[in-house]
Amino acid sequence: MVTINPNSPVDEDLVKDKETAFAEFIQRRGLKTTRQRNTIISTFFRLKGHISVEELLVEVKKANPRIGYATVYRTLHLLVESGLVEERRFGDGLARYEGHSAVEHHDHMICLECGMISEFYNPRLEALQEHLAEENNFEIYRHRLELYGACKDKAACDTRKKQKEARAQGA
Amino acid sequence: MVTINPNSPVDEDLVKDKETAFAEFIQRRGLKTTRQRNTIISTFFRLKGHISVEELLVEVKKANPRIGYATVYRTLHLLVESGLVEERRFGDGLARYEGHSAVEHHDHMICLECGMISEFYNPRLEALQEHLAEENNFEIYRHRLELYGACKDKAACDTRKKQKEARAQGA
DNA sequence: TCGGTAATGAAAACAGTTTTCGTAATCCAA
DNA sequence: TTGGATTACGAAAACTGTTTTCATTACCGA
Ligand SMILES: [Mn+2]
Ligand SMILES: [Mn+2]
Ligand SMILES: [Zn+2]
Ligand SMILES: [Zn+2]
Repeated sequence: MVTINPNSPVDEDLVKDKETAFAEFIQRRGLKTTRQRNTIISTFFRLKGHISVEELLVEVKKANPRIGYATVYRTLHLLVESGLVEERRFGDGLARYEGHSAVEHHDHMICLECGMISEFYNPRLEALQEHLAEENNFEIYRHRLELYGACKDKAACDTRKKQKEARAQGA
Repeated sequence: MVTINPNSPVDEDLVKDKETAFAEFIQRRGLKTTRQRNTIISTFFRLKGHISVEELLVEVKKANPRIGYATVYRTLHLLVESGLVEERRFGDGLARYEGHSAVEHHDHMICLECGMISEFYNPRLEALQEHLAEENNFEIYRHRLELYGACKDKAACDTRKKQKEARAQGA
């Protein structure tokens, strides 16, 4: 059970690894290295959590205001194709992206009050899914499990909720 | 484990129950009974599976070609609010709706080859989710679990795939 | 450095859905 | 039963998130 802490320091070594891996992917595909792509991925891998295109663009523009959202979309697609990033959709109508998480494959719990997203992984759950697929003569490629609900710790939840509202106001 | 059979006969009594329940919902909310809404819900509850707005509109127009998609959207929202229908999104970008299913709450297996959607329900899986939420001090309101993959029965899968392509061609 | 290829950014297009707005239908009170 | 406030309808416009287009610029191997 892991909740992302947006205030934890960036692991610079991990960021470098990701940047290198992406550069190799670009090479392998015969694509070109560009200033914009470097800015975008470097920005992306320094962010934590489940980042929307909008959120990423705002940060990217701080480094280079001339970068447009078409390039951000295109670069995110490349990141997904490279396997370094996964796309998520939690039902609010917009795509979110996550790179290095605390755990590799994982599922999500989403608080509908404060927006908190916790990640979890449980081998018994995974095994049970496999078992059910087997029973149904079905082969699983991937799955998504999302638990929607609310934090039981109302105080902490409310604090996060207010922080979020303040941030939305400021934007 | 239940796969919807689109050729099974319509349960007329069940359809009537749903129609009555919707009429009561409309009353309760102080809304008006209309020819269009009646046509739409009666058409919807006679269809099987996970129906897109487009699919429903096509059928509705057979009964009354003057009904537009705005009314179909609006009526589907009412059906969802009434609790008689659930909205699903399986990642192909469009909303699908399901009314009376073989099982009440259930999760889905989706074949990426032929589009087949199987429904399943497993109490151990549900209990395990509850247990994990408990551990994380989280209260679940609802969840979604979708297994994406492929049928192991390649012959049956291929037949469905071809039927689907033929239908798409004809439309 | 040249030249072919790939990438960029602004704007237009797109898909699914929601809203608007003028007209028509519903239904309750009189 | 009808008048009239209220709700619903349908066509079209608007909206949202995303993708594509197209003219221009940047990359990079020869
Ligand atoms: Mn995650
Ligand atoms: Mn279903
Ligand atoms: Zn919360
Ligand atoms: Zn299949």
